[in-house]
This record gives sequence, C-alpha cells and structure tokens, in this order.
Amino acid sequence: MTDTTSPRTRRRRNSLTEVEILDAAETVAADGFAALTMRAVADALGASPMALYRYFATKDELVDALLDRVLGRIEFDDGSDGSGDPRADLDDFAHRHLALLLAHPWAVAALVAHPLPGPNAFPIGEHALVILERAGITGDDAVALFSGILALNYGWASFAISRDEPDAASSMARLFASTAPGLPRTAAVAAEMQRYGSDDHYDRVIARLLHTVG
Amino acid sequence: MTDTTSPRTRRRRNSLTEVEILDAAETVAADGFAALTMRAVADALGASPMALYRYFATKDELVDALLDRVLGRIEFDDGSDGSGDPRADLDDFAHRHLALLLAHPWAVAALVAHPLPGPNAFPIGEHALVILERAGITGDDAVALFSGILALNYGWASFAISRDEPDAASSMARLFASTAPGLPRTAAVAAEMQRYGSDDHYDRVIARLLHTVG
DNA sequence: CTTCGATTGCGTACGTCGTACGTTAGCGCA
DNA sequence: TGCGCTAACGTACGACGTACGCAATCGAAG
Repeated sequence: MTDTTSPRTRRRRNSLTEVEILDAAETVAADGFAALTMRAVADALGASPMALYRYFATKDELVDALLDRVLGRIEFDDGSDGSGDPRADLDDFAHRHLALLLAHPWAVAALVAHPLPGPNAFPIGEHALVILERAGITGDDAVALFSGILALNYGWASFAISRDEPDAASSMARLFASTAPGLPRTAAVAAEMQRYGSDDHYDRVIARLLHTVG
Repeated sequence: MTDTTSPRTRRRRNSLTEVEILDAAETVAADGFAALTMRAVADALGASPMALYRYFATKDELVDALLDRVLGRIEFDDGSDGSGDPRADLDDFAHRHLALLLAHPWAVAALVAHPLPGPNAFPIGEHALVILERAGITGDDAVALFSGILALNYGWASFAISRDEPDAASSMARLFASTAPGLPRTAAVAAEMQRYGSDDHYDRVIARLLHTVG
C-alpha cells in the first residue's frame, strides 16, 4: 500500500494546508483586523488570493476558523478545578478570558462581524459551569453569570484596545477639556476617567459581579 | 430674482445639510452597518457620493457624528434624579442604555470601528456619576462601575443582536448537538443556553453588579 | 453693470476589497 | 499511452472609500 492516495489530504502542486493558512492569517492579523485581507494572507504564503478559497469557502469562514483557534488556546489551571474556592476560580476564568482578548485585538473586532461561537467555545463554557456549580449556581443563574462575564470582557476589551490606540488619549483629553467644565462630577473624576478600562478598574467590577459567590 | 433652485435639481448653493445627511445615513443604517456606504447615503439623497464630503471629511467622521447623535437621544427620567433609590436609578440607567444599543444594532458594529466617545457621551457619564455619588460610590469605584455597565451593555447587545440574526439559532443548535454530548454541565443547561442574552438573564447580571448599591 | 479671483459643489477615476467564473495542469485508471 | 476528472489557480468584475481637479457660483471691486 502506498501513501499516494491518502484520502483527501494529498495535495498536488505548491499546495497549502489549512494550518498554514491560519498561521499566515494570524500573523497578518497582528497588524490589525483591517490588515487581514485575503490578498495579504495569500501574499504571506506566496500564493494567489484564490488559492485560499480551496480551503475556506469565504473570508468569513476563514475568520471564524481563526477565531475559534485562538479561543481554543485558552488554558485553565487544571489544578484549580480541584481547588476549594470557586470564587477564585471564577476570577481566574474571567481574567484569563479577558487576557486572551487583549492579546489578540483583532479578534475583538472580528467578533462583531462573526459573533457565532465555534466548537472551541463550548469546553470553555463547560469549564465555567463546573466552577459555578461548585459555587451552588446552576440553571439560569449560571448561564446569566457566565454570559455576563463574557459580555463584560468583550466590551471591556473593546474599550481598552481603543484607549491604547495612538491619538486616542489626546482626542479624549481634548473632548474632556471642552465638555467637562459644565459637568462637575465628571470633572471631579477626570483623573480616574483617563484610566477607564484599566486592570485596576476591571478587578473592581469583577469583584462586584462575583460578590455573592463562594 | 429667478429661482436659483431649479425644481428638478437643486444642485446649486447649499443643496444639502448635515442633518439631512445624518437622517439619510440613519435610514440606510437600519439595513445594517454594512449597508451604510457613502454611495447608499448619497443615493438616498439623490446626490453624488462626493457631495457628502463637503460636510464630512471622511466616512469615519460621518459615522462618529451619527453615533454621537443617537447617543444624545438617550433620555433619563428627570424625576428619577430626585428619587430616593440610587439602586433603582442605576438599574434604570443600565436598562435604558442597553435598550438604546438594541434599538440601533448598526451602532454596536460601528462602535468597534469608532470607539471614541463624542460630546454627547459626557452628559450620560455625568448622569451616572450623580446617581453613584448618591449611593456613596465615588472616585475609582464610580468610574469602574460606570465603565463596567457600559462594557457589559456593549458586549451584551452584541451577543443579543447576533443571536437574533437569521440562521443563528439553527447553527447554534447544530453546534450544540455536535458538542454538548461530551459536556455534561453544558447539556444540563442547554435550554437556558439557547436563551443566552435574554432580558431575564440581563436582569440577573445587573442585579449582581449592583448588589451592594443603595 | 461688468469683471474676476475665491469658494462651493460635484464628476471622474484610482486603488483595494471579496470573490464568480473559466482555464490549466496533474492524478488515477483504462 | 492516453483520457477524463478535479484540484488549483489566474483573470476579471462590481462595490467600496476617496484624491483630484474642473465647473458653476458668489462677493467685491471697477
């Protein structure tokens, strides 16, 4: 028996693989979601744009695969599953999920266009549900809290990313200067406002969300 | 003397106004953020695409103006400012903000591309800060909780909108069927999961966030 | 009332995008 | 050795944002 006919994976000429394409796409996406074009990915592979369409029917499909792949890279301390403190585990879960989003800014932008969960999303949910169950939270309460953490992280990452963009601080400051004078409370917390989306603030929000847990 | 605006094409002086353009843009955007193109807006006005550039230097600028305009339409019960229950007022604030996002799905998508606040964002913050102060929450705590509500709403709206898209439910179900069997907790809450992003769940999350308020 | 620079308003056209569609080239089998 | 199939890819199209520059109009000066 020869390997010439391995079922469908046998490639012909300068053939590509899904993994190669996704690797290239992730590299390209590091320059921002807008930089992630079929042509850019193809160029990075020395291929023509249409070559990618052998493996992904559409750009959306490629982005979905990319998103699911990075989601799959999230890792939770397996030891923590056995730890006695569900509250700490949930805190860890939230922080790791947020860190993942912040590590891949393009993913946050991509998620708006392709918000559907992929296969790798479910084990993450399972992980969270297990912790929640140990905290005595089940059913609708569990789903709500789980969704809440994800939604919060999503919005939070979006804000934090935009805040770190070049010129964001300066245009924020300009707006502040022109608007805040008429708004006493806003002016009073101006310093804190400039740090909106900071880790410190995130910890406070999560602490509130998980206040009754554990 | 002669009517300088000919009946058929009032192409001369000041044929458009910013408000007209924004009105047209909002109408167009009702078909989704992707439908909001300069050409589509121009078509809706019977003008040429480049005509818009007399009033907005770039598409981003038009979108920013549009976003800020809908933000400005949020209204809070002025009577509630004087009500005795900050907790209820915050709850109201969060719900109204979320409702605004859900009423303009395109805005959620647009905010990813243009996440900077406009002038109308600040009075909203002021409103929230006033309530928070009455609840005894100030400084970093206030900014954190305020940011948290906005971020949660943003992510929540994004999820809810995608869930309501055609085919979303079916592809969710398919994914569920192929993945859930190996995940006992996920399978156990399958029914609740299908309603992720529901109002009921939102209430639960907000209740947790505001648990210590008031 | 005429003339003329400045300004307003917009038409043409370019570069880039995703991708439909048709062409080519290598494989398995006769 | 040849043939048909299909994987692989090149060409090309329509839609996008918008740079650029011409034409129509206005205000002021003669």
